[in-house]
Amino acid sequence: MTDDLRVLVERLKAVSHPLRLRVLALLAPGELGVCQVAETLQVPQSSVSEALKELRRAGFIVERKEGRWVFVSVVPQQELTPFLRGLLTEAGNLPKVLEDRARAKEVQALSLPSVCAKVQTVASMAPEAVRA
Amino acid sequence: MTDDLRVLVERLKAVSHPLRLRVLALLAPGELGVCQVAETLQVPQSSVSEALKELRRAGFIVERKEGRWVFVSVVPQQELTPFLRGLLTEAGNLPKVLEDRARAKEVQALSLPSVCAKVQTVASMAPEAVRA
DNA sequence: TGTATTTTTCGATATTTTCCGATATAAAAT
DNA sequence: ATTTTATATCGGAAAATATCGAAAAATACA
Repeated sequence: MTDDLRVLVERLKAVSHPLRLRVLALLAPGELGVCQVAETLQVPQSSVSEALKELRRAGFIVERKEGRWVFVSVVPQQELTPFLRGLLTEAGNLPKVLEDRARAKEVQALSLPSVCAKVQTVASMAPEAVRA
Repeated sequence: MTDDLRVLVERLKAVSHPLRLRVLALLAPGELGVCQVAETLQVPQSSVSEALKELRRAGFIVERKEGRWVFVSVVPQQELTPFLRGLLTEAGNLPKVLEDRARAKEVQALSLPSVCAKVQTVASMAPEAVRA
């Protein structure tokens, strides 16, 4: 019968997490590559990967592969559920999210290969910038 | 700086929980007494009380005292944030939530004192109906 | 093929959360 | 005042989740 409730709870859990919410909100304006996300948020790349896995499981984002890169983005407009639409509206006003988006713009100005290369190493030098 | 993000995450966590989400959705159509909620959902009264505490902390519900009873309800319309509004819309379609609401109607047909008295004892006899 | 590069999965530990009986508090009724 | 009744809080064991380095897997290109 009904574990629709459980499904909804799982989707809520997916965003009840500082990094995952940041990532989701970061993607709302448009797709980004995985390593661009890691560089923008200054978190270990593996953490971004796990966050993306959850967001994908919850049906909030989709991915597109291009060469050796993976680009992720929020699901298309018409697939936004009421709750997700509201959440993105609300998150889009948070100062931290706006900061993140500004930083993403700077990162996007760089060449993708250079950003990805940087991410490999930088993680080990940014030990506490991790938490939200 | 900004831990608006953390605040939003806390609010999401508050509803990322089967019982708390059920309680919130149950209250959407209108206020109920605490023991009516416990009886409707067939969970220990202490669990309902803790669920309500979290929902209050998150700013989703308000309480009203009348005599020895406490009635709880969702915050007024105009205070609904986009995310909460969307969530209630979405939850309001779930079969389990509709079931719960139907059961609440039956419970409301009984006298409040009798329901409250029942709740005191019934909890210990419903060991596994608790989850979701 | 082999090698370099990007992303995902795994493992181990630390932290947080859940759950509910027992008990405390508060407010009415006697 | 004492008792009853409704709700809140506490305790603490069990379960779930977070974290991130290390290793694996996947992909392009030489």
